[in-house]
Amino acid sequence: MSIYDNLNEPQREAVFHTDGPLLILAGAGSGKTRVLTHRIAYLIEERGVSPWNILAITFTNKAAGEMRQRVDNLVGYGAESIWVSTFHSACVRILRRFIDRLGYDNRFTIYDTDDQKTLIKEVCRQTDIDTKKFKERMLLSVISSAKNEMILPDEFELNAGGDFAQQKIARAYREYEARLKANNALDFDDLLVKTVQLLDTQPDIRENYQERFRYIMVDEYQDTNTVQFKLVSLLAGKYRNLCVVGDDDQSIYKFRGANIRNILDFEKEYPDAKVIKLEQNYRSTENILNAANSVIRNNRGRKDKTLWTANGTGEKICLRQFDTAYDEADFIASDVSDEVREGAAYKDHAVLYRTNAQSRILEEKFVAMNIPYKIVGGINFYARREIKDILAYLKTIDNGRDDLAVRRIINVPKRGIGQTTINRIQESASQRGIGFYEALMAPGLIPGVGRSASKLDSFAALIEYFKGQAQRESLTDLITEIIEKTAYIENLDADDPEDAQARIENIDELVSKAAAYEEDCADRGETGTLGGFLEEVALVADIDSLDENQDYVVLMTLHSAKGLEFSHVYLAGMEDGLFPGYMAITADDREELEEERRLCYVGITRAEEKLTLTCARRRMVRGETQFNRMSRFVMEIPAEILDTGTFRAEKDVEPPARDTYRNAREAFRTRPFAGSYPGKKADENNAFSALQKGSQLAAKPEGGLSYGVGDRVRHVKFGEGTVLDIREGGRDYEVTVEFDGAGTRKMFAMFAKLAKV
DNA sequence: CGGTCACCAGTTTTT
DNA sequence: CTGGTGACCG
Repeated sequence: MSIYDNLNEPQREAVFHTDGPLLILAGAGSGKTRVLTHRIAYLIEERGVSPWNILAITFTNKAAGEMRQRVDNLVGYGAESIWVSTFHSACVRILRRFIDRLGYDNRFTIYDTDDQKTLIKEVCRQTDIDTKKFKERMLLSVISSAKNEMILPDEFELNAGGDFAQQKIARAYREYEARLKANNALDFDDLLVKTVQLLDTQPDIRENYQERFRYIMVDEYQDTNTVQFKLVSLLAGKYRNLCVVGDDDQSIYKFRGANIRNILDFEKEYPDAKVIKLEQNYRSTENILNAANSVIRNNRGRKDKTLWTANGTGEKICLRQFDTAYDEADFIASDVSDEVREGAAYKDHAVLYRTNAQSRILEEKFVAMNIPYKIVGGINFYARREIKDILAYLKTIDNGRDDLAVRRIINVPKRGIGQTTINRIQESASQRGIGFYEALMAPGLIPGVGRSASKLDSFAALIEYFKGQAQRESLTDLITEIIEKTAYIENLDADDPEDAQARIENIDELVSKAAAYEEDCADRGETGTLGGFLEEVALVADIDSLDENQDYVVLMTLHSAKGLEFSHVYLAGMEDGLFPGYMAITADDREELEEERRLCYVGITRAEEKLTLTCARRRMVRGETQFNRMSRFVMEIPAEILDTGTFRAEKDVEPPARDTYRNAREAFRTRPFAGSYPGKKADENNAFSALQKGSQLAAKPEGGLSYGVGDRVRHVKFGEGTVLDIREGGRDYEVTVEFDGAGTRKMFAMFAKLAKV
């Protein structure tokens, strides 16, 4: 009996097809990681491939760590020399060795989103760009897209032509790049771009890596962008042993430049590619899978595949609507609590939502009910102010050329060095073409700093002292010493005693992370370096901190949930306007809605045994109340696999003014979307106006229905039918309809959207 | 130079 | 409701 025996047929085929391009279309939960790890094992043990020649690329460190773990378990020996890493860390590794060929210092620092923002702000100030007209956010996103498409400033400017706005952006882009280089820094996109440039322009380096990585595997291929595609093509260019795994239905990072064409056109790019579909799902129950399939079916232009499972039918999908997000959170927390009382573990539960902002109310409830939870995402740990401060010290010590870091800490804690002084140093530095820190070392040469000179001297002396210490003591000791010598914690306390406690805890955690890093290095027989630590820290995502061994409920966005699975998943905030988001609904680009739908598909398929969908009728967004109808994605799930429970009767009656408002809004909202369903017929607008007229004539109380018992109605999915019964259930009406083609169904009027014929 | 007050703008999603 | 920014005063 071999380790390959418990793979199914297509899985085995994928494992054994080792040479030449291979595309594995792996539906959700179809065991793709299993295939990848077994494939690696097979390459090493059966095909005699050296582990050294294998590269496996994932998107997150967590995925990389898991894959490495599983490979270790399968392959007895030599697994540690396989490169299993994320795109970004693989690139950093290459760049640390060779980026000097592109005129950078190999000790470059990596800028995170925060740093990018600071930098672009500076650029705007200097190049007289009105940040009212060109938002920093927008500039950065344009620059990022350009980089993702490998468009450098020169080409960008060329493309701009006579367009004034584009020219302005081109100028910002150019200046931004210049500043990065001057600071010896790279942003996230640069890590990819520079690596591609390096491989593109330096034949010997390209050759070197092509020889090394004879077998390449890429996970989550549907989320690769153009640079990543280019990188992979370059690396695989010689041996063409490229195996990509992905699911076009789970492509959810278009906003970040992911190009779904990479996976859809793989066969065009590699005409000799073998294509294998993995369609058996091992994760979810039949009901969950059916829900997922019937949602994703509404998308066009996807690779045809149908997931099936040998698992049982399972429970129905639970659907609950609440008055407010508060009630929704209350329900979820109590439900988790109930299940845990019945023997489930907290960690079997995950709550997924569209936007990070939704986590707050949930968190409050979880705290109130004493349920252990972990929120993934939101503000990255390393983006917190106190952490960034300490890191800025470390960066300054490590690479004096990172102006941003120096400026961040020059007056933190307060040293009486103000904005004017900082500006004067900057000016003088720019004029002389030297770095900020370099200029600051000799304050005497800077005109106008006079009184501050001594303060600058002592700051420089402090940094220089730390630089010396960095050579002598361990990383953890260095950090501790920085905190002590700068009296950082004392100042924190003085500034705002409110948050001080939490911030101190964060700093403690940073120290333990540094200790863990050093220990890690020691295990591998290396000495942890300051640079190495900074690098690791720059490339972690919040999701990486998720720990399966801890018993807590996980709260996160749908995006973060990709690749994970839980026995019970709650999808919160299933409301039109929230999910799918307002932007996607109003956009005239069909693609945007389809991306949201894929996101929904990802969410549903995270569930193994039970799926609960919740939504609220009204919700506070930015201080004002929004009234949302149930998400259109919920409507796409067949009614017979939904358990809608009994909607609770109203405890508190809403003021009538609100109701009127809601009705008006809903009427308004219905109209633009009425025509957006596939298979719309020409006379549907007439049916719609009949509904409008009907509701006026019928003039029923409580928002009224436009049809009564015995009327003929039309349903978007089930077609025409006759109303058999209408019963009042809570706030909504339960309507029984005998459909001509789809049998008799009970449904809630509110989301059945029946129109009188 | 630094602190305080008032106003304004903003929200997907993240390596 | 937040966080960030800008103006004014001590």
